[in-house]
Order: sequence, then structure tokens, then C-alpha cells
Amino acid sequence: MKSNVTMRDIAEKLGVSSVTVSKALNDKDGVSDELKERIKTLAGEMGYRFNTAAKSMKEGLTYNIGVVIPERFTGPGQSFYLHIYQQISRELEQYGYYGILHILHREDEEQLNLPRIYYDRKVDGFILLGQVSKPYIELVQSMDLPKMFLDFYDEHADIDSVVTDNFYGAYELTNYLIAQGHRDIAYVGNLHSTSSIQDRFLGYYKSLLEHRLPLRNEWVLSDRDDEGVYVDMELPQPLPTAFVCNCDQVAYNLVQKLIALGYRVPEDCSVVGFDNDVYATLIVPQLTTVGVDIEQMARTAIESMMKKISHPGSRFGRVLVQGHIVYRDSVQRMERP
Amino acid sequence: MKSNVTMRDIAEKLGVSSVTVSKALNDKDGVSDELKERIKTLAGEMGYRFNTAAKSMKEGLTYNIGVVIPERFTGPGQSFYLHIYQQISRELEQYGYYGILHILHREDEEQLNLPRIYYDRKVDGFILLGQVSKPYIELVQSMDLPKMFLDFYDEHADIDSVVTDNFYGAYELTNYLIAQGHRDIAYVGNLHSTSSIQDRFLGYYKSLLEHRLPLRNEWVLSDRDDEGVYVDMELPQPLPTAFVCNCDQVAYNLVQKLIALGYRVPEDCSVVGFDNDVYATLIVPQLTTVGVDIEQMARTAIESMMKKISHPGSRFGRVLVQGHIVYRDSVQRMERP
DNA sequence: CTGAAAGCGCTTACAG
DNA sequence: CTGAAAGCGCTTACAG
Repeated sequence: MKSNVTMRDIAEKLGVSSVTVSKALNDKDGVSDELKERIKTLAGEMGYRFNTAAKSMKEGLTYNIGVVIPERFTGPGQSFYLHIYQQISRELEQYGYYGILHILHREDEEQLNLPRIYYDRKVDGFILLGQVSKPYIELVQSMDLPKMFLDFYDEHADIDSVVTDNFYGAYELTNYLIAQGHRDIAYVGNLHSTSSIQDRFLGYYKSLLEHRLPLRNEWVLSDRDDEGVYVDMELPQPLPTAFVCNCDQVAYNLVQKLIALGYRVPEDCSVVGFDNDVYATLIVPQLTTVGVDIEQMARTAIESMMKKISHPGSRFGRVLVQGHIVYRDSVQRMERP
Repeated sequence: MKSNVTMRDIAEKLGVSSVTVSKALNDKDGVSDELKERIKTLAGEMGYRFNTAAKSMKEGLTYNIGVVIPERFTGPGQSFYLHIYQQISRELEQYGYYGILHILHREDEEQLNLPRIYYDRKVDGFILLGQVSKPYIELVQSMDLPKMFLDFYDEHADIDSVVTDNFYGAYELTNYLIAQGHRDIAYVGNLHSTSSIQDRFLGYYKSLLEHRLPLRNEWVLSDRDDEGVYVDMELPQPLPTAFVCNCDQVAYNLVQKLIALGYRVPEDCSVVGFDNDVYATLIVPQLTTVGVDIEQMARTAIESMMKKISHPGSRFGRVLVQGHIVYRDSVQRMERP
């Protein structure tokens, strides 16, 4: 199965021109059905493999999409973005496209270095998966290529983005807690860390507002510093009856802490998470949380990206992908006093 | 920053030929230092970006490596291979290479379809990350490209592979248990599922042999069916004093089961895992296990792959990458009776 | 030190 | 329905 077979080799064997072979293999008009068949058969027999590089050069398309994930989201135990990348890979397949993963190193983000895939013209578009610094966002905007944000957005940046509907998810989840009789509900997350955390907080707040419950400062607990490193948080006293955590991992940590302190979950205190990732099912009680629809996010992102490539200049704005509550065992119905 | 700037554009502005520009930008001999400088500066100013596709076509190299992961290793909660992929990506960067991830779908594995990256000549080599069926291995061998196995191997296939030293790791771990006074030690894993599980078993067995302890059939417990789906296993009675599990996830499940049945770990029963992944630290007691050196594996694999690309026909055989025991809290020292 | 020519493998008009 | 010509952007001999 020697494989430097080219279209010309096939053409010569058949006594036709390489133009005809090209047309036949691409199922274009202008070749008789019979000849087309013969060409395809011979191509198969000769082990012909298409040379994408040649097509690339002609068309100016690489058929690759660059997916850039900031390093800090890729540590051990953090596989959420890698799973999104996997779905992206899948979706791209259907368009004859491939994904190229680029982990954005901390230094490169600080020193504002664009990924080398850009300078090498390796990709037709960029998906930035995970929030980066403002200056880096500006740098990204200067790139002369279709680009979009996935799983975050930035108010000031005029770039298309696909995000989970964090706001609505947290809103629904808080509504659910209230429907279960809870009135004293805390939120856990550093409001200045990412826009996801912010939006989830706002959904929580909207639910409080609608139910005329006060927002209490001492019930908004920071879980990490501004660099995203988890901190040991202090629990308010008296304890609220429920915690809305900005993600499952934090909910997981919180439940462990509560149990360590002698509380029972959910009997003494209910806890909900967000993301429906591994952490949600790795603890007893398993966590009630919001499932992010990774597949749909990837699908929407790639669909939009493909349109942006074929119709340069097309815009989509901020697309929200709805999640859904996954009911498990970490919420207790409150008896009214 | 318009970017259809080509070498010729730069050449024309400077009144030189594109050959000279090519030489200058590639730091080759045959251009005066002064001209070289001027060319590089202008290239920067004009926002020139290299067209890899053109180089590709000329050289017949794509500067991509395909990484193929069978679907069944990529479910939610399974991020080990994705993390290896991430490291591979990193390593490739240093060689000016990029990774293209291909998830091998179950159907494609069964129907023996090679990944499309192969037919599209998108890659210069393949890394098969995770065990596939024998017929698929044979199919892979028929590909006219450098290829290697990562994290598994196959006796009959004459392909280079890089694997953790599973045998030695399990051997050491079992030795450690024996040194702690254990004599009744079970192994957990389906011996017919993957070669990793087999080799770890053999390491365990070697340790038993060396210490003249009998291998007891009822103490080799299957954890999954031949398709890799976990099964609920029955515990032998009386219980051994220690379990060597073929991976952390299984150890994690086992500990949960033991606790549910009222046993204390490690007081009543010691458990060790393998891999040092998330599962190892997500349970109390945290697991003593063997840490796999992901970085070293990726480094070794890519180094070899690069040599195989530049020196077609070069062979490395089966390279073992040593892990190391991570001591935690799931092993109890036995008092001699 | 510099450049004209040829070619990598394909596709896109265009002509027959 | 079929094909000769030109070109995508670069690099590799080779000549000056």
C-alpha cells in the first residue's frame, strides 16, 4: 500500500487527464458516470489518499480550527474543557474539519503572545475556550480570522460567544430551593473571578428578588482568590439552610467541610452545585445540580464557526445554551416553622 | 493587519526576489545579514504569516500528528487519556508540530474504518492512545506511516510502544504490602480486558512468588466484563487483608463497597490502586497508589515519533516508563499474629 | 550574495 | 463529456 499515489498517477493509468480524475473523485459534473466509476475503483485499488495540503493551498483554507484553552483550566482533575474539546472534535468531523488543541501557557497569556497556530496559518478560525485576561482578549480581536468565545463572554469585546445560560440555571435552581421551603440561602463563589460565577450569582439574586428575600452580604461567600486558587472559606453563623454553589467542585468541597464539622447534608443544610460533572456524583449525598449541555454547546459553536468561515463577517452575538436541573439527594424539603 | 501577505509581496516592496525572502525568513545562508534584517523587519510590519500549507506540499510533511483515542476511554469522568493528549500537544509544540485528536468511534473500530485523518493525509504519524481490538491493530499496521502505541502494547504487533511499567509498579506495590505484614492479598481486575491489567496482575504475582505466597484463584476478582463495563463484584469470604486494584477508580469503588458493608479501611482491610488519578484523593482514606508519569510518557513518545518521521524505518520497540509509589492512608501495617 | 526556473498536487476557469 | 493552461505560496537545486 505505497502511498505517494497522486491523481496524475491514476490519470496516466487510465489514459485520461488529472483534471478528469479530480472531477471524478470530487463527484463533480463533467465526467461520464462510467468513467467516474472506473476512476474511483482504481483510486481505491491503488491506495490513493487525498492530499489536503494541495487543496489547502489552492483554496486558502486549512480545514483546521484552533481551540485555545488557558493552562489554568487544564490541571489534573479539571477535565471539563477537555471534554468540551472532545465534543468539538466530534462536531468538526462532520464538516471535514479537524481541531487543533492549543494550551495557552500562563506566560504567553501575560506576555500577550498569540498561539503559534496563528502565525503558521494552521487554522481557519479560533475558539477560545475559557476566560482570559482583558488585554489578551483585545489581542485576540486583532487576529484577522473568524473567532469566538466558548463558555465565557466579555461585555466589551465584540466577539461572538456561546455560553451556558448560567443566569437562568442558577435562577431556576434557587427557585427550586425556595419552592422546597428554604428562605435562608447563601451563594458561594468569588464574584470577581469569572463571568460564569457572576451570572450564576445574578440568577440566584433574581430569584431572591422575585420572592422578596433579602440579599445578605455575609451570605455571599468567596471560594477562591482572584487568580482562581481555592481558599478555605469561613462559614457564616448561624448557618443558612441552603447553599447555592457556583460549581460542583466547590459544592463538593463544601459538603466535605460541613460533614467534617459535624453537620448532616441535607438534613441540617442543603447544598446545590452547577455543571453536573464528576464531583456531583462522587460524594454522599450526590448533588442536585445543573447539567451543562456540552454537546449542544459544541454543536452550536461549530455551526456558527462554519458559517463565519463561509460567510466572513457574519455575526451571531451571544448565544445561550440552556442547561437542565439534575435532581439528586443534596436538597431537603424544609418544614415551615 | 490584513493577512494575505506573501513572500512575494515582501520581495516586491524591497526589490528583491522571493527566493531571497524565503532564505532570510528561514535563516538560511545566502543572504547578507543586512538584507536579512530588513526583510524580517518588513515581514513583521506587513503582518506576514507563514503559509504552512505551501511548505507542506513541497516537503510532503503536514507537521501534524494524529492521536487516536478509542471512544470508550473518553466518557465523562474518564479524563486520563485526555490529559495525556494535552501533554502530547505540549511536547509537539517544541518540534513545530501539532496534535490532531481523533476519537475512534465504536462502530468505526468494529467496522475497521481507519480515521479520516489518514485518508486526508492530514498527519505525518499516528499515536494510538488506548487499547483497540486485534483486527483494528492489524489494520493500523497496514498504514503507510510512522505509528506507535501509547499506554498499551500488543505482543503480536510489531509496532513501537510506550507504556507505564505496569508490571514493575504492581510488583513494588505488592512488595510494599508484604513488607507491611500482609500475607492474604487479593488482586482486582479482569485479566482478559487489557494488557495493563494483565501486566499489573503479573507484577502482583511475581511478588507473591518471590515471597512464596500462594496465588489463590478466589482472590483474583474480576471488576468488569470483557467490554470494559464495570460489574458488581462479589467479595470473597473470609476477606483477604489487602486488595491490589488494577486502577484507582476500581479501588475507589471497592473502598466504597467495603465501607457500605461495614468494614473499615484500612483498619480491617487495606486497599491500593494504580494511576494516581482523581479517584485516589476523592475518598477517605486517600489511596496509596502508583503515580504514572504522564509527562515522561508523552515526552518519550513524541521524541521517538520525531525520530521515526525523520528516519523512516527506525524502531524503538517497547519502552517502559517507570512510575512511583505514592504513599497515602489506605494501607495498614499488620501486626504479626 | 542573489535570482530564474521548476515543481510540490491539486482546482478553477475556460476552450474544444 | 474531456483536457490544456495557469496558479495557489513556497523551496530546492542550480547558475551567475
